Amino acid sequence: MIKIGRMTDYGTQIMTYLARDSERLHAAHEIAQAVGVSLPTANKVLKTLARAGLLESQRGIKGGYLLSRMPEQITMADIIRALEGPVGLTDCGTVQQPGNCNRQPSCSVKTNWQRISKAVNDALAGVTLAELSVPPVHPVHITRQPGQSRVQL
Amino acid sequence: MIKIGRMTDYGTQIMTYLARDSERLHAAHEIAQAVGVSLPTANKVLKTLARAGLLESQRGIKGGYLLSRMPEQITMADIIRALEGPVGLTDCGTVQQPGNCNRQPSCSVKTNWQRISKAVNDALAGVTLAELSVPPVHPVHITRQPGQSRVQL
DNA sequence: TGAAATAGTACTATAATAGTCTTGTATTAT
DNA sequence: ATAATACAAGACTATTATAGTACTATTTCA
Repeated sequence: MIKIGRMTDYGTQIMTYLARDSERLHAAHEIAQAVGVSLPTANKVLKTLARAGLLESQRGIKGGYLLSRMPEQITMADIIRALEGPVGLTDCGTVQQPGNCNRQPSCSVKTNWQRISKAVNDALAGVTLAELSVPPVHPVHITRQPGQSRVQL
Repeated sequence: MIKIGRMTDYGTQIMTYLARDSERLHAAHEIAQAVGVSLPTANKVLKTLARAGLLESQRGIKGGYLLSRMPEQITMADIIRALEGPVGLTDCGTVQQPGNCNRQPSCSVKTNWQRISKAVNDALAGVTLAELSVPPVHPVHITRQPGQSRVQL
């Protein structure tokens, strides 16, 4: 299985929770309880998301966190990149930092991994937080070209 | 970064190497040398690929490995699934085994992860070994909008 | 000024992974 | 037949990455 860290899972749940009430400021302890993780863990994830610019934070006694953008403008690729680093499958071939392969410079596989990483990245960028935050009563349609059953690379 | 194991990287290189000369039988030590990994490691990967049905094996003094299908009929999703298990991003929400979440049964995130995993799976299933095995003499063109230095998310 | 909440960093226990080794089985050449 | 070669399968260990926690500093409001 292609793994993402558990922190990214938490982060997605947190972002989804905040998107459902995106105007108000939410304290960390409230978020932690809602999502079902310990407060220290929630703090860690929230800090990372805020540093990445996905959340705005307000300090002090009435502080808390808030989405920095509208849910329609935040994608799964943003969340994963914030918590996992650049979206890619291998060290060589991330979308944002192509290269750095310790093998022979003309490694034929490198280009391939970059293409594959881009395909995955595009797939993740096609899912917005707004789509995730609607309760899954009637399933959401993933945006895709008509008649395109498989993702074009 | 979304991580795949190093074994999957090796496996992809091995499959690509075999696809370039898909008629002949290739011994493990030959493959190991060509890809640049140790023989024990190559053996491990080859065994796994063979057990998954992606390779045919011939034992004995003139034995070796061979693609079980044509390169056009083997996709990255096959290779990753053989070496990493079912393609998915989290424990809950793999494409082939939806469910098994230890959280509340109506976890709203579960459905979302399943959708995201499917998008990634489709992307990987769209890349065939035949495409990967063409030598990158003239670099493959990565589709990107003009003037878009970074991938739009 | 004190209480409460976020910010940043560092540390440790746990878990997953990689890589190797050992033993066993099949095939072929001599 | 027999020995050499190559694949088969599983176990074991060192390494690495991750998760989770703790501690200190800074900001804000009553």
